[in-house]
Parts: sequence; structure tokens; C-alpha cells
Amino acid sequence: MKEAATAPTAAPSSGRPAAGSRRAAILAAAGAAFGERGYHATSMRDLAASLDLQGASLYAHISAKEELLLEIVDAAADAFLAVADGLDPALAPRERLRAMVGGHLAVIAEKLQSATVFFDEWKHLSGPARARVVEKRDRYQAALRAIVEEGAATGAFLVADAHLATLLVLSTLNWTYRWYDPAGRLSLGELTDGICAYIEGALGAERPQAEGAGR
Amino acid sequence: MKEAATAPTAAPSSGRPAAGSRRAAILAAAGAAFGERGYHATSMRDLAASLDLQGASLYAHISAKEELLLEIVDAAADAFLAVADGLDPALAPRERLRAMVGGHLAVIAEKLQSATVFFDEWKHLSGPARARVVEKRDRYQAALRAIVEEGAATGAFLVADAHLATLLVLSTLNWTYRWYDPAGRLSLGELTDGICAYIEGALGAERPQAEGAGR
DNA sequence: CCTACCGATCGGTAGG
DNA sequence: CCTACCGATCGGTAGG
Repeated sequence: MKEAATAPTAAPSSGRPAAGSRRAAILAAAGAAFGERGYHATSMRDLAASLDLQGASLYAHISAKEELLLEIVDAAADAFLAVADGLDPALAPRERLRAMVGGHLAVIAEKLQSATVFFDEWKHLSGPARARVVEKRDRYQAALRAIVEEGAATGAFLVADAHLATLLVLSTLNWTYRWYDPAGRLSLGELTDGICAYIEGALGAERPQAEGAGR
Repeated sequence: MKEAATAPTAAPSSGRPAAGSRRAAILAAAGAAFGERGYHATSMRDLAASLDLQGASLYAHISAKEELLLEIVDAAADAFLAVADGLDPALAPRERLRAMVGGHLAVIAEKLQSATVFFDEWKHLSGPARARVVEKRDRYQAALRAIVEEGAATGAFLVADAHLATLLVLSTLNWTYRWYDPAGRLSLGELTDGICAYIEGALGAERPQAEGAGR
């Protein structure tokens, strides 16, 4: 999701930043700090200092530290869910899987810090906030499972246990945030192709050879 | 009756717990607490309370909170390394991979809390302790990579990029601590078989069919 | 292993 | 967005 393009027209030189822009900056700084050092290892004063503010000044824009965590985690959960919800149901399982893998990796690559907070810090959310996030994660998993099961039913995939296969595909995908490096040897596209090939092999999808039947 | 009954009489040395047993109990409680709530979210008083002690009493057995974290993380790292070091170099790549996968999953299953702390809390170690753990993790990765590369060389595996394949196998394995349930539907053995099949497929190992050459 | 206590720091509020 | 400040809690020490 793009930021409201900081228009080169008017406004900026008048000094007054856009309404929510300070808040957005706080969220961005929190995402970076929580992702790198962890939620509880980041104090509100640490966070404020990274924005050249006093600790107490943050509370002009937010109401509590956990509010920051919740917004970061929730936005990441929504980004993943948007991938699942955007799948074309008309596609065959293999192509739908490929779209989901590509979308998943794109979220991790483009929102690496938020994704890290999502995966590692969600457990520090309390009560209802946490439950809501778990529910979104479960919906995402269900979407992947539907693909795996359809592929198993049509013979596109050879899986003995769709539930286990789903967990393993998620495992393959989820851990990538721990080693993905935007400046790495492989581009995101190359990485995505390699991961798709790995997962398709794991699911027993026939290797892309010249098979007679077309689609 | 048992708790405050610190016998006013001279305590019989027969009732005295073994030298390091209190320390071991503290480590076990720390592993559980750090794994469930996280290192920084667990206070020394929380930890002490779970052992029916006062916070300050812990320091009769340890010198600092981080010492607990280091010992837990280091022991888990050593458990993983023991798997890599225990591999029979005479085995073929596929069998060596199978042994490593089985050993990896056994560590996670048998030391689930320690493994969780290892994966999620190691980043809170400072300086040299952290560097030592990273080095062990890298040695483990190198051991897996050697298997993948040998398999690629002999044709046992069909992988285009051994480094990427290594990272993906590790991803598949590492995330399991997030969903492994000792009371789950599948036994550890069934899980291991399923994960081996998944990874072998992913690496393009020929499916176990009746091929001429036997063993 | 306890009581008593330390300085530091935490998240957050009051009031401009 | 600042200064000033709050009560709570932190990791850890002293001394028995």
C-alpha cells in the first residue's frame, strides 16, 4: 500500500506535515525497532529518540505502546490475507499455489520489518487483539489448505496428508523472513521461482516436462 | 507443610538436593518461561515465583539473567550440532539427509521449549555470546549444505542452487517448532516420514519406486 | 534462601 | 511537542 504521495505541490514548505504523517512515521520507526530489537526490548524513549522526540511526546499521537504493536501486526496480517483473497478461483491448483507463493514472498520482501514483527512479536499482544490476529492467520492457512486439497483431488499434487503438506508449505515460506536479503545474490523473482520449484517438487507436482496433454 | 517447614533442626544432609539440581530446576523454569512469554517479558521475580522462591534467591545460583538465556540457547545449539556431528559420512546423501532431518526434528520434539528460546530469543544475547551462537548455527547450516551439494554432485538430488536449497530445507525444518504438538494427530515418527518425503520431493530425489538398482 | 534495599528505567499522565 | 513528574517494576546487591 502506497503512502499518500507527498505531493510536490504546495503544503510542504508551509511547515505543517499532513495530519497522519507523524503517526505514520512513529509506526514506521516502531516497526523497525520492534523488528530489530523486539517489542519488550524497545522502550518508548528509545523509539522517541529515533524520531528526535521526547518519550512523552509520542502520546500525542498514540494512546499506548501496545497500540503500535497491534497496528503493525494487524497490517501485516491483512497484507497476507489480501494475497489469499486476491487469488483467482478459476485458476488450476498449481497456478493458484504459484500466485500465493509469489504474493507471500512479495509481502515479506516489501514489508520485511512488519513481517518480522508479525511473526515474532504477535504473542505479546493481549487478549482480544491477539485472538483477532490468530483468526486471520488461520484464515490464511485455510486458503492455502484449500489449494493443496484441490490439487490432491485433481491429481495435480501427490500428497498423502493435506494438512501436513499445508503446514510444511507454510513452514517453507514463513521462515524466509529470517534470511531474505534485499541486497542478496538472487532477485526476488529468482527466489520466487526457486521456491516455487522447491514447493512443487515437495508436493509431487509433475516436473515441467513436455507432457502431451495441454491446459 | 512442606514449604515453610524448613526444619529448625539441623537439616539432614540426606535431604539435601544434589549440588546442581536447584540450578537445573531454575534453568528448566527459565526455558519454559522464556519460551512461552519471551526473555524480556519474563522478570526474575516471575521466574522465582514459579519455583516458590524470592527473586533475590535466584542469585545464589546464577550470576545474571542473561546467563540463563545463554545456557539455554547454547545447549540447544549444541543439541542441533550433535546431530550434524553424529552423521555417518559413509552414508549416501539421501540417507544422510534423512538422518539429519530425523535428528533435527527429534531435538525440536524433545526440547521444544529450549528450541523455541533458541530460535526466538537468541537475538537478545549480547556481544560475544551471540557471536558464538551464530557461529554454531552457521556450522550446522554448512553441514546440511555439504549433504545437499554432494547429492547434487552424485545426481541423488536435482537442485539448481545448492545454497538456496539448503536455506529452504532449513526453513521447512525450523518452522516446525511453531506448530509441533506432542499430543497431535501424528506421532513424531509419522511426522518425520512425512517431512522427509516432502523434502526429498523438493530436492528432486527420485520417488521411491521399484528402480532396478537395489540396496 | 531470606529480608531489605538500591539506582535505573519503565509506560504513561498533567498541564501547558 | 515540551518539561516535570508519577507509581510500578526492573535486575541485582548486602548481609545475614
